[in-house]
Amino acid sequence: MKTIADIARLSGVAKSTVSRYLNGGSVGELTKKKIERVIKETGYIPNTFAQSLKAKKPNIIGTIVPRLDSYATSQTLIGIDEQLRELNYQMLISNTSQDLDREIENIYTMARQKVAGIILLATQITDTHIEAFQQLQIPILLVGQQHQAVYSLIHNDFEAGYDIGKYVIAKGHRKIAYLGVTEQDIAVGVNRKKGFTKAIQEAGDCEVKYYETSFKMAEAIKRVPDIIDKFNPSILVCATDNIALGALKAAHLKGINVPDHLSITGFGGYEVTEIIHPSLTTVQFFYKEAGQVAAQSMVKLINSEELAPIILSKYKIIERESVDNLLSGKL
Amino acid sequence: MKTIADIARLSGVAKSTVSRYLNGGSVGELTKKKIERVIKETGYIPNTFAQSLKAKKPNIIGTIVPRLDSYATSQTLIGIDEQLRELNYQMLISNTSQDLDREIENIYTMARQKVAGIILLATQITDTHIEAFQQLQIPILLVGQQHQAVYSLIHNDFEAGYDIGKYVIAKGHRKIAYLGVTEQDIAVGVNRKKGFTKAIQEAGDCEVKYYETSFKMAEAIKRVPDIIDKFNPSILVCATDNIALGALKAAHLKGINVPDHLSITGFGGYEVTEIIHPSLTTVQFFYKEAGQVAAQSMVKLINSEELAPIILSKYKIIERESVDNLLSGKL
DNA sequence: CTGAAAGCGCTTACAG
DNA sequence: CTGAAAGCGCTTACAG
Repeated sequence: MKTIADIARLSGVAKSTVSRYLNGGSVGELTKKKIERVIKETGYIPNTFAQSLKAKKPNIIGTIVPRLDSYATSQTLIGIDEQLRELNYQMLISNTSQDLDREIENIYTMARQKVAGIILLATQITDTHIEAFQQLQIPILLVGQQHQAVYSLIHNDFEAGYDIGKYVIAKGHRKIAYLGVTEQDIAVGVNRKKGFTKAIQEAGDCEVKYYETSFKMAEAIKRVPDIIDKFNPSILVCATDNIALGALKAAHLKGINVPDHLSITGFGGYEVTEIIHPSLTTVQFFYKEAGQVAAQSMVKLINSEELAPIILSKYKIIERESVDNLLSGKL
Repeated sequence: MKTIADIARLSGVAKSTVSRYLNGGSVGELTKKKIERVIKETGYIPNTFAQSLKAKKPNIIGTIVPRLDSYATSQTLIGIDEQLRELNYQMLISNTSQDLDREIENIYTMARQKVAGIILLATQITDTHIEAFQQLQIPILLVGQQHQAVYSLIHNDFEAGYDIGKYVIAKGHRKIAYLGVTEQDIAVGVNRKKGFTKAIQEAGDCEVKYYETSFKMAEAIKRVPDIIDKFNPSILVCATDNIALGALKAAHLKGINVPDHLSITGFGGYEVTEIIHPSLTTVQFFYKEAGQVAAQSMVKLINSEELAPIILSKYKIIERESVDNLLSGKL
């Protein structure tokens, strides 16, 4: 590998001159030509490590994700990437495969790589996280979860849960099964459910049962038949689209018509929910936009600009075919 | 930010001693204790740039992907990531958003960051690519596409196309619409189709029409109705699962029963293809495994070990509900 | 416009 | 076991 010294020697100038050429400083025409030629010939590529060692202004932002194979993650990542590129930052992605220890580890590794800041697509925030954040002293932005100790961008899970609750009630459903996830996940497991519960309580006179399942389709497919047999709700309100998709499959497998005999709703707004038959009524979150906002916010943080400690991302209920209107008076 | 010099000063030893402590060299018990304390107190984190500048043995491997929101990409990435971690390498992901210029640019950027090698989830290989590869002189591995100038890991598109062709024929289909993609994509656009065509030719006496669409579901949804109206095939052989999913949706929209009135097949083995109704008969590729093999191969390349220029990844036809057996004699 | 020199934060022989 | 010194490849005042 060639170094700047080689280029300098080969073109008969000083290293500083080559460096200036590289960084757009003032260099004479002839000198420029010579250096240009040598660089082309040798295929010289500057060593970023050496550059960063001096420059000291890192322009790379780390993003830590719990998994790569999720619509929410991909979309958020795309949003972050797009925006960061526009703001002249580079993104470094690190995957934890849903392993919290690895997550902590990755936070330290990224800090060691001198990222300008870390965007964490969070699932749970533990004390170890907070400790790491405090120790590191670099800008941290949580996406998807919130914590008072650090800046957060969240989807408005509570409101969204509340709205879907109201919606379901408005459609005449009174016997409702809510398929949630672990309460360790504050955003999905707690807030969505809380919002939903509030709507139900306001409505009064409902029979609701809460179930807990995982984020995996397969588990929903297994759980749902039993729920139907034992509780027989008119609707399944699922805390994620994946769960809803699993529920839909389970219903098909049991020969239950959706929405005529059973309604189903999801959360997320995954692309496939529109493609399937029946298409799924769900709460759409704007992951890509959230990613963009996350990127912008992170850059603000880096530049020590003002930023609200909690940023709320929007959502929208998408009415499709999977919910029956019990009040429509049809047969 | 603290440096190794600070730690040395604070613990009253030389920088070299701290460095040795950090890298597991021989250090006296007392010295060790002192340094340990200071590091804990200060929250010192070594600067990787400075480390890399000396060490010279990069352990980070770059992966360039055309898009983040695809099943194939995520799965491959997961496989690469897992395997790399096991082999003590780190993965750096860079997304090009299907922009070839950006792809080239990213190749150079990664080289500048001194990655040990680059895994490229390729779509098209142009002369500019080859030029970059030659210029860079670092190990490159193509995944998904092949090119004689560089090592490649590909899915066996030709064979897979051939097999699905045989399968379709075996089910009695003779009036077939093949929905392919641009021939600029050698793997998907050319090889799958070629394999399929070979099977058809061997069967003889078939009416086949070839159509070209994009990788987007939405476009398939738009194209398919017209194909049905004008050609009315008994089966739609789609070059990707996304196209098949779009076709399925289009059929639903038209009120056409799949598979009774129209059969559909895909390529890919995406998770949703199993969940939807009817579930989709498709060719499953093993993306995650391919990613693992890619990671292993890359490390071999880095260590200058032997490697076959073309590695074939496996596939499997998954029979599900979307294909009707015209020969079964049912009504 | 150009060059010599110092320094970024670390590691690694080499002495002791 | 420990330290002084050189060096990794670059950048950046500072002179000229």
